[in-house]
Amino acid sequence: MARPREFDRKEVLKKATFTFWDKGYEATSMEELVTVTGLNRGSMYNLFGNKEGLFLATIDNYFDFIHETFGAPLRKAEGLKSIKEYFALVGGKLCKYGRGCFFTNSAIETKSVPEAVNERVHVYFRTQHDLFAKCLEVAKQKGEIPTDRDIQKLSSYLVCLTQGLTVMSKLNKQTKTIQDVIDIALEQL
Amino acid sequence: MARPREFDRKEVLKKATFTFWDKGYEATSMEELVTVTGLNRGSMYNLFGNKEGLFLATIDNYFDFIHETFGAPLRKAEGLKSIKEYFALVGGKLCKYGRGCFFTNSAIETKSVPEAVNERVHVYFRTQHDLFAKCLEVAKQKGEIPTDRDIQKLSSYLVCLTQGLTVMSKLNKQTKTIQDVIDIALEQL
DNA sequence: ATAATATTAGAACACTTATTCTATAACTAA
DNA sequence: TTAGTTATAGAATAAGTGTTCTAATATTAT
Repeated sequence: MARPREFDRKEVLKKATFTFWDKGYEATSMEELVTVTGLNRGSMYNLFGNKEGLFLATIDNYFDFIHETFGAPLRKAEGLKSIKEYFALVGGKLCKYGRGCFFTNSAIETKSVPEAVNERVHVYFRTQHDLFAKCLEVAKQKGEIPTDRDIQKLSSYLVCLTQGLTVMSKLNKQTKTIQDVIDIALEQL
Repeated sequence: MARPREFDRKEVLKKATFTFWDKGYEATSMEELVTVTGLNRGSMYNLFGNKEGLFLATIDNYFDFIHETFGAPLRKAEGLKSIKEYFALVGGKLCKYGRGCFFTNSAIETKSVPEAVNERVHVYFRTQHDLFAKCLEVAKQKGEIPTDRDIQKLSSYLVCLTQGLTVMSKLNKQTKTIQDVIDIALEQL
């Protein structure tokens, strides 16, 4: 029938994700994406429709990555242990990549980014909030935190902490600072 | 001698600042800046040289604004009271404007922004860190916090908190959430 | 081999970008 | 008034943008 593809969609998406993650939506040109992926312009538009479609695909791709990598400890929901595990993971990876969080970056770029992206960003942070809440609920049952603590507020606090860390990781490449902040912030629980 | 200007430089800068603050460097066009300031294109380039120069001017303008508005309580350095006052101010204004922090936004856009901006962003956050440290030092002397607490780490924690709050304010317009997070975060001191 | 389909390389298009230029109008010190 | 200066309006430029199109090439089921 037809000539088979010479490229791997996942590989292309991965390269595009890193580029958008690094430079943002507006500052990344299709020209650069064509160069960095090594993919033909035509195939690009065939696969993803347009720049918006490609960006959405990379956001989804990043979501899957986050879900697997960082979501895992939180979904286990074993109380404070899970939360500490989560931040240990985040702290390590944030400094390693030095790109911050793709969702946080897109939240800041909210005015330029396609509307569908804003929706996904909201969903992501609500999901994160709920995962924290579930862990804290378990922690309460286990007696790891006092019963009178407000779980909704604490979850918002942890979301805020995560976002602050991602910004810091773009500013200050020192792993130690990030670790220090995490240590102090988690004393609060 | 010469024909006098029909515009007020400060007024022009203010309008440009809000535009860049809102949409970022890359996503704001000179066309839009000409429209929004009502200033002539030629006068624009006469005053600021080019887009980079104009952006730098708005960053400096914003720094002055921050220095006056938010720096005031911290420079008083009256211990925990100053820090609480600072976050009360920040919490209030962040939600009111809904644009986050111009420095944080530019930190995220670091790859597109002129290099001089990145330097200013670093200076700003280092300054903020030092102001926190000074307040905490006083707090220690006053016996408001234990003498064995690490002031450098606590300052980084407060910087992280500020950055987290600015991101949250772009995502979640509810003033209450911001206040809740501040309350919990400051219990830590 | 052939027909049918996909991928490719890159030219072409319409629009936007930052920036510069030109001509005109407005102002003021002398 | 006049000379000198500056602001203004907007045309002009050159490069970059996202996107589409065209032709040629590669592949495979029949």
